[in-house]
Amino acid sequence: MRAAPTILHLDMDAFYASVEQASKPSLRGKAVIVGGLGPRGVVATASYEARRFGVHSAMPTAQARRLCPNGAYLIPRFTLYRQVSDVVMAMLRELSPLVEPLSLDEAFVDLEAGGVAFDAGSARATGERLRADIRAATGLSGSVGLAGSKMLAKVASEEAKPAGLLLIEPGTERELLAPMSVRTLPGVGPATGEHLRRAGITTVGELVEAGEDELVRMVGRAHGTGLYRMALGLDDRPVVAERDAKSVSVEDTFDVDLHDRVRIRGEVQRLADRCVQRLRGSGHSGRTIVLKVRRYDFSTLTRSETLRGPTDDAAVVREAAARLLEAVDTTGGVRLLGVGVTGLADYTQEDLFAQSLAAEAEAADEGAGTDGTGGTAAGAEPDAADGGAGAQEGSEPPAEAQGAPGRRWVAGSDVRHVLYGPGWVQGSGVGRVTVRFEQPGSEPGRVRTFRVDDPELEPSDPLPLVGDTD
DNA sequence: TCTGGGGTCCTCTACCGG
DNA sequence: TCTGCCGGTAGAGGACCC
Repeated sequence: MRAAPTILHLDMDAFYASVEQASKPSLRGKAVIVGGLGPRGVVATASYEARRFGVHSAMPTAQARRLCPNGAYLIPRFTLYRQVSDVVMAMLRELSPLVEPLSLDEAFVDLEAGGVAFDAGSARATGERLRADIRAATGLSGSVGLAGSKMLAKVASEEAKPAGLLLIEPGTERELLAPMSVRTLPGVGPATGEHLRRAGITTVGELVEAGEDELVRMVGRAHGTGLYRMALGLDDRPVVAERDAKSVSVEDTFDVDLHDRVRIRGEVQRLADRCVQRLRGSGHSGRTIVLKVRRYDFSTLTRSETLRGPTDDAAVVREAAARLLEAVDTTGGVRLLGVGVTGLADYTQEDLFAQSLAAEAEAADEGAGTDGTGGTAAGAEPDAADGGAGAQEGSEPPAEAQGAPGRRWVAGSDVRHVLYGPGWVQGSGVGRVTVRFEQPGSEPGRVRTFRVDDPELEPSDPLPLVGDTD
């Protein structure tokens, strides 16, 4: 019944910050904080140097600046991170067809399914080789956990951090887990942790002592039984390669609370459009429209409406979102708005079109056409000047916006100068832009300042972190 | 000077129909 | 005919994860 330790969990160390350090040699060994830089931004990743100052992810960026005023603060560049992630994930897929990515920087691999490891010895060797290969291909370090289950493999990689490998031998799980904090277990966050603490339970060992019935009584059936099994080191969840998306959503936190109802309506329309764009991009349509409103006091409410059938029509989603908004009191102001679609179906536009044709043919008098796109509501949004809290995928400033007339040079972005070559924007203001000229693999470069409209300075794509390996 | 964005899963409640 | 029970579905909210 003791499973061989052939589930591998890879966790890249301080991924976003490490990528930035790799692509900007002058930041190596320095405190680097990647996240939203607006007044309401939060830290996505802090380098280990920054963590020494107490900075950690999910912390408000403003607080991080107080703790670490001399750190380098950068907005995330998801396109670059995804490129690096693709390289890493491809290496994992060489080990096994069963790879379950959890995010850009984390994944489970079933080594046994890949036939590369059936015992502790070969699993460890595979893990060590993987770490070395990742470093060679990307210049980055990752931590590897090996165990007989997903939960334990994840615990192992966490223990191995940074830049290590830990294998949990079968039979040692309970002993290893017992002294650990309950927060180590997946599914135990701040709320459950506090709940358990009030009951005098702070370690995994105490969780086992409490017993299943007691845990079920405290945190509910599903959670309680799951928690008890995890505490015993039991976890038979398989590594799942492909997961179907269940919802698509977009949301924006505003630098300043919105009060004007007309403006709020406009933002909801804009979000609905963005949501539909994403929905279509993923080849889905959806049936339930969800509006999310976070008020000035951080209280959050959602309102949803289920349609008769799935849609990917922007006008339909806009109308549903607008109807939902009408039922929400926004006096006092809103800090966040979101629009989402759930109840996804794999319908493409063509399918829907075919469906509606069929429906029309069947019931000629029913009509019910939703094809009127009705023009764009609230006028065209300028959109670009969103220097705000958005630290998320898709909120990257488009490269061409930086090179446009009256150009904005976003700190951290890549540029190229006709004379000095590749570099990155260290800062800009009062008509000047400061560029550090260096690239992955180079020595730390020197800084030069230009006029923002210097014709010899151009935005550019990120360079590979490691020179051509061919 | 509070607290992002994109998700998943679970629970509770209300309602409907058999 | 009334009532209770049960299952299914929606809607809302909370907790958690990266």
